[in-house]
Amino acid sequence: MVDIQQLRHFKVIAELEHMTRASERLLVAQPALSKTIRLLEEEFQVKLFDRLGKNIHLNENGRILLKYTNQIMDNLDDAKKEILEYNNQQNNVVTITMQAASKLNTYPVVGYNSEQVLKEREENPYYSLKFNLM
Amino acid sequence: MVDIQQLRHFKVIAELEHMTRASERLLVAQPALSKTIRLLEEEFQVKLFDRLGKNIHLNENGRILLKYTNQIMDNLDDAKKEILEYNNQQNNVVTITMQAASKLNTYPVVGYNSEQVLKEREENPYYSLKFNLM
DNA sequence: TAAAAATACTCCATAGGTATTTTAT
DNA sequence: ATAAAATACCTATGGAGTATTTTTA
Repeated sequence: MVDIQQLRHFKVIAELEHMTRASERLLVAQPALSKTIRLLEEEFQVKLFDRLGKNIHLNENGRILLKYTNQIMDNLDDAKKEILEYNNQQNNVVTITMQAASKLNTYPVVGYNSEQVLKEREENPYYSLKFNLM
Repeated sequence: MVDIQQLRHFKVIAELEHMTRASERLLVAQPALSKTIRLLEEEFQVKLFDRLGKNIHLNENGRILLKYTNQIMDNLDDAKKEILEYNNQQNNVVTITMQAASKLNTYPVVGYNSEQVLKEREENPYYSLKFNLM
C-alpha cells in the first residue's frame, strides 16, 4: 500500500533526480530512499526512473506519479488549513459560562443539548458551553 | 504523519458512522480503528467525531477531512489508471529487433542511444529496443 | 444486559539505520 | 579515485491483534 511518507520522499527525489542530495534534504539515509523507490516501483509495477550510469532520471511514469503526488500534498495541506480556519474563527463560536447553582440561564440552554448541560453542571461549579453559529 | 491506510479506514468509519460495522467491512479489528481515529484527531488537533452515547457522529472537522480524503483517493486511483494506460498503449511503442552481427541497422539506432545499444549487442545475439513515440 | 467504543497489553512487519558492494566517471 | 545507487543486514517503532473495561440505551 502506497503511503504519504513514501510520496513525500518520492517528490523530493523526483525533483532533484538525485538520491544522495534528496537524502540530505530529507534527513533520511540514502539506502532508505533507494528502498522507497523500489517499493513504489513494485507497487505501480513500472519503473519511475531510468538509471543512467550512476545517476537517475525521472521517466514518463515518474512524471505522471509526480503530478498526482503534488495534488495529494496540496489536498493534505488544504485539509489542514480548512480545519484550522474553521476552528479559529472564534467569532462564529459563542461561549457561555455560568454558575452551576444558578438556574437563571439553564433552561433555555437545556433546550439546546440537555445531556451535556446536566453533565457539565454535575462536574463543575462553573461550566461553559460552546455553540457554533452556522 | 498522516498515512493513506489511516485515511482509507477513516473514510469507511466516516461513511458508516459506526466503528464496529466499519471493522467488519474493512476486516480490521475494532480497537485498531479506535486508535486510528485517535491518532488522526491528535494529528489534526481536533475531534473528527462527536461521541454521542455509545455511538459516534461525524462532525464538521470530520466532514472537511472526508472531502479531502475522497480527493486523495481519487488522485491515487487516477495515478494508477494513467500509468497503466500509458504503459498499455502498445501502439505508441515501436520495438525493433535485430541480429547483433548485422551492422545493417545499428548505426542509425546508435545515434539514438549509443550506450544502451552497445550493451545490448554485447549481451544478446538478438536484441530489441523500444522507442516511445511522443 | 446488550451493544458500542475505549483501553491495555502483546506481537510482528517494515521503515529506517549502518556497513558494504557494485557501477560508472 | 570518487561519487552515486543498490544490496545486506539489523533494530526499533507503531499498526494490528486479543482480551478486557467502560459507558449507555
